Amino acid sequence: MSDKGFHTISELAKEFDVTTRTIRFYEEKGLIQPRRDGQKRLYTPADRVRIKLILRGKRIGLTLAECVEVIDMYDPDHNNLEQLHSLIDKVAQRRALLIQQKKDIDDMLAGLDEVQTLCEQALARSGSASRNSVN
Amino acid sequence: MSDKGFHTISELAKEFDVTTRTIRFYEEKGLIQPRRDGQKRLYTPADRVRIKLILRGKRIGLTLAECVEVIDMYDPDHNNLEQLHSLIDKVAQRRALLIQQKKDIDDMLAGLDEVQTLCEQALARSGSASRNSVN
DNA sequence: CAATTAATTGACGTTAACGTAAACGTTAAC
DNA sequence: GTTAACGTTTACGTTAACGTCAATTAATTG
Repeated sequence: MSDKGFHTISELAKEFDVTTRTIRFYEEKGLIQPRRDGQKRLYTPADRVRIKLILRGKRIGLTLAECVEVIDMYDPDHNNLEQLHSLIDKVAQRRALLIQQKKDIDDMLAGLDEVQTLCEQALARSGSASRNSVN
Repeated sequence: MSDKGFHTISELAKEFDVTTRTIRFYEEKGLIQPRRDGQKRLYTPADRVRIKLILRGKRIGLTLAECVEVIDMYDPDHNNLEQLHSLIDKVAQRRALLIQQKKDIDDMLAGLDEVQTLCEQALARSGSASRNSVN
């Protein structure tokens, strides 16, 4: 289908379970810049990876702008010293945010453990109660 | 200030670093139901905890509706069997989501490590380069 | 007691992230 | 050759989560 390792928009939409509109929207916002075959968009593996990174960011609650920030950290367009230092700062900040998020998640997971325990206890009681009522 | 262990809206707003508008908004949406002293809202410690849980949820990208879902798991209003089973299901689903999020975060953290390493290498190079140019 | 200061209600505004619909072009198959 | 299937552009619609502003009331303080 897509000959030289390119992907079509609907392939990617299917793979990542988003609509084509969404992918075009990311392009509108400058998050990806696919090649063109006449009218049609052609997505390189690199484009695919960017979409993957965007969706991963979204899953942990980043805005598209924040996704861009994170993705931009990867590319080697940061030659001068100032940019390097500011990038290091950004990395540190982002790391702190992510660690806070992990803590929040762990807290929630602990909460879920409690809830589950309570549920199971309640079930056990109602189970023995019904067994009793059967006797 | 707040006599019998109640909090005022501005106390909580300050504590959690949100606006009073935000707290009232959560009330509008039914997320909290503070007492009243005439006009004024009075927040119990339980209200405070709910706000805390809401904000924790938001930090990991939950919508307000999802926050409610999670918070509702805590309260013991689920007496009958069907509800218990559906609650257990929900706990399992939520757990899976949270685990996926942790994975996403770990992936991102690994990415940040790479970026940081690259930055530091680039800095080291430019550092020795400038030292050379000084000599 | 007059003047801030804090709180409330109501209404409208705003931004992000898409959804939806219309109207059109392209190509592949029958 | 026309009917699908897929893709494109343009444009308006929508929802969530607040912000902002105006008018009003209540409480406090010099």
